[in-house]
Amino acid sequence: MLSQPRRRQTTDVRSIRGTRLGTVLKALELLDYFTQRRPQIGLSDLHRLAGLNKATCFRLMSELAEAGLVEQIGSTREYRIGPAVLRLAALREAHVPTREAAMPILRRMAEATGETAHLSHRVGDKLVTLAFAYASTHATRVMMEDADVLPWHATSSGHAVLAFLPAEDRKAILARPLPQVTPQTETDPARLTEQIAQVARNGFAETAGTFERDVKSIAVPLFGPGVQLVGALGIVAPTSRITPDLHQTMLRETIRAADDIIALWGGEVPAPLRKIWGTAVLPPSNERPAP
Amino acid sequence: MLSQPRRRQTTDVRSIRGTRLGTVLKALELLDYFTQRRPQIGLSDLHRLAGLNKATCFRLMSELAEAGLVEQIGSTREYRIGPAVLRLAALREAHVPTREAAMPILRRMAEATGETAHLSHRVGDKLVTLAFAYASTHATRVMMEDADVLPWHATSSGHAVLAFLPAEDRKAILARPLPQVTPQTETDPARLTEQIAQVARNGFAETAGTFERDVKSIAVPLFGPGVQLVGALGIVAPTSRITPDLHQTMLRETIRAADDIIALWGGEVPAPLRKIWGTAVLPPSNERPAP
DNA sequence: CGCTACTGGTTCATTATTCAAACCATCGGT
DNA sequence: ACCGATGGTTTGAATAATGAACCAGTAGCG
Repeated sequence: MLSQPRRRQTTDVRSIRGTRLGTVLKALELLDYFTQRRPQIGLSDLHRLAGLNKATCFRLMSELAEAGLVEQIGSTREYRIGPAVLRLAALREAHVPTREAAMPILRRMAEATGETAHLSHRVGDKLVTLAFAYASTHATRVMMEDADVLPWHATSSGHAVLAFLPAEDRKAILARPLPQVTPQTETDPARLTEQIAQVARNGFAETAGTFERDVKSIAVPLFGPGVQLVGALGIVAPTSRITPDLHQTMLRETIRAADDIIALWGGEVPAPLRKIWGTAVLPPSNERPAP
Repeated sequence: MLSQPRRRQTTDVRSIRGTRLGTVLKALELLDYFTQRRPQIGLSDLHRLAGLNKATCFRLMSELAEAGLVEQIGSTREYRIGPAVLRLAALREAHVPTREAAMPILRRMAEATGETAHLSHRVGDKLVTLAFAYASTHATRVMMEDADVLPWHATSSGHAVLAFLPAEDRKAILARPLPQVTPQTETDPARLTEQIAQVARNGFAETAGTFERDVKSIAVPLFGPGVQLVGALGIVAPTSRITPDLHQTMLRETIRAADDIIALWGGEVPAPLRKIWGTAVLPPSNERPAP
C-alpha cells in the first residue's frame, strides 16, 4: 500500500485499499492473523476475523497449506504457520543477511546500556519486530515478543519510521484506526503528526508508556541501500530506571548501533540526519514530545 | 499433492498435478524458483522458468511483493525473497521449534562423526534442506547449501523418506522426471523402488555418489507427533574417508540423533522401525544397495 | 432421545479474474 | 540509429474465484 520508489511509471494496481484486492494478496493477508498470541486459528474463527466467506477462506487456506505456508494441526484441524517459511527465511538470510548480521550489534547495544534493544522492520505497510536482545545486567527487563506487528502510533520505532516516510504514506497510515493501547497512547492524528514532525527535527523518537505502561523507549530509523527506509532500531527501559545519564547513554548507543547496522546492511544515512546525529550524540536532549 | 492423513472424507481438490492449479498456489510455486544458486530472478527469466504468461507472472509477483514475500531490487528490478518471511519463520520457530531445537543435536552428531550432518524437511511434495552442521575435525568437508530442494531419487534422505511414505505417494513421486544428477544416479523407477524397499527393511538409506561425486551418505526418516513422517536426518562424508569403523559410527550416531530429534519434536518412531534401529546400532551393515 | 449451536467442509450459478499475443518504453551494446 | 534484450501494459475470449445455502459430525443439555 505504501508507494514504492519507482523509476518508471507503473499503474497503481490495486493500490487503493478497499477496492479490488487480488486473490493471492487476500490469501497472504490471512497469514497476518497468526501472531505470537494467536499462533493457531480454526477455519470459522479465521473467516470471521478476516471478514471473508467461509468457502473462500477455506479454499485459500487449502492452497496455502498445499504450498506448506500453513499446516493443519491435530484433531481440531486448526491452522498454523507451516514449514515452508523456514526454507524461505533461510534463503533470505543466506542471501540478504539481515537478522543474524544485526544480532551482534544488537547484543552489544543491550550490554552497553543494560536495557533491551529492539530491531524492527518495515514490511509493506506494517512494522514488524525482527529481533531483540536483553542485557544480562538487570533482572527486571522489558520483555518483547518476537515476530509481532507493532502499532505505528504507539511505539517510538513506529514514530521513527513515520517521521522519515514520504508524507503521503505517513498520512495514509495515520488515517487508519489508531487504537488506545494504554491510557498514555496518543490517538489524535493531528497531535501525532506534530510529535512526528518533532522526531524528524530531533533525529530520534521517544515515547513513554504509550505501548506498555511504565516503559520508556527511544528509537531511530534504519536505512538500506539507496537511502531506503527499512526499519527502526530502538531501546526500551523501565521508566523507573531512567536517569539523565542513562537516557543519554541509551540515545548515544542507539545511534551508534544504528550507524553500524546501516553500514552492515549496505545502507546510507541521509545527509541531514547524519548531521543531526553527529551533534545529538554529545548534548543531552532534555526536551521530549509534549504529552 | 501428497495425501495428508484425513479423518473425514475430503475431496481431492486440485490433487492431480497438471489439471487445475489455483491462483494462490501458482503464485507460491513461483517462490520455488528462488534457490541458493539463483537467489534473484528477473521477470522475463521467471515467466520462462515457470512457463507462465508474462502478464500473469507480473501480476502474481506484484501481489507477492505487496505482501512482502518478495521484493524488487535495485535498477534491474529483479525479484528476491522478501522480508515478510522472516516474521513468519520467527513465528513458526517460536511456536513450533524445529530448526533451532534440532541444531544442538545436529552439531553433536557432526562432532561425534567428524562429518557433515544434514537435516531435511518434507514440505508438500518436496524435500527441503532445513539445517546442517559441519564438524571441526576435518578440513575437507562436504559442504551443503541451505534451503535448497533435494531430489528424492538421488539422495539418501530422499530414499529414507520415500521408504516410509504411503505407497501411493511414493509412486507419484517416482513417476515424475528423474534427472541424472551424476553418472551414479539411479534413474530407473523400477530399480529405485527396489532400493527403497531395501531401505524400509534396513531402517536406513545409503547412497554413494548419486547426488555429488565421491560423497557417501546415510540417512534415516524422522517422525513427528502421531508417527507423521516429517523429514530425514542424514550424514555425509567424502567416500575416500569411509572405513568400516567410520561407517558404523556414522550409522550409530545418525540413529541416535534421529531418536533424540524425534523425541524433541514430540514424535514417535513406528514400532517396527524402532525394533530395526535397536538391532542396527550394534552389528555392522556390510550390505549396501546394489549399484 | 431430540433438540440446538457449533465445527470443518462442499456445492453450483453468477461474476470477476486470468490468459495469450501483440504492443510500449527503456536500457546496453555495436 | 539500430538491434535485441528487458520490465511493464493493454485487449476480448476463456477460465477460475466467489458466496449463499447446504452437509455432516459432535458436544452440550434437558
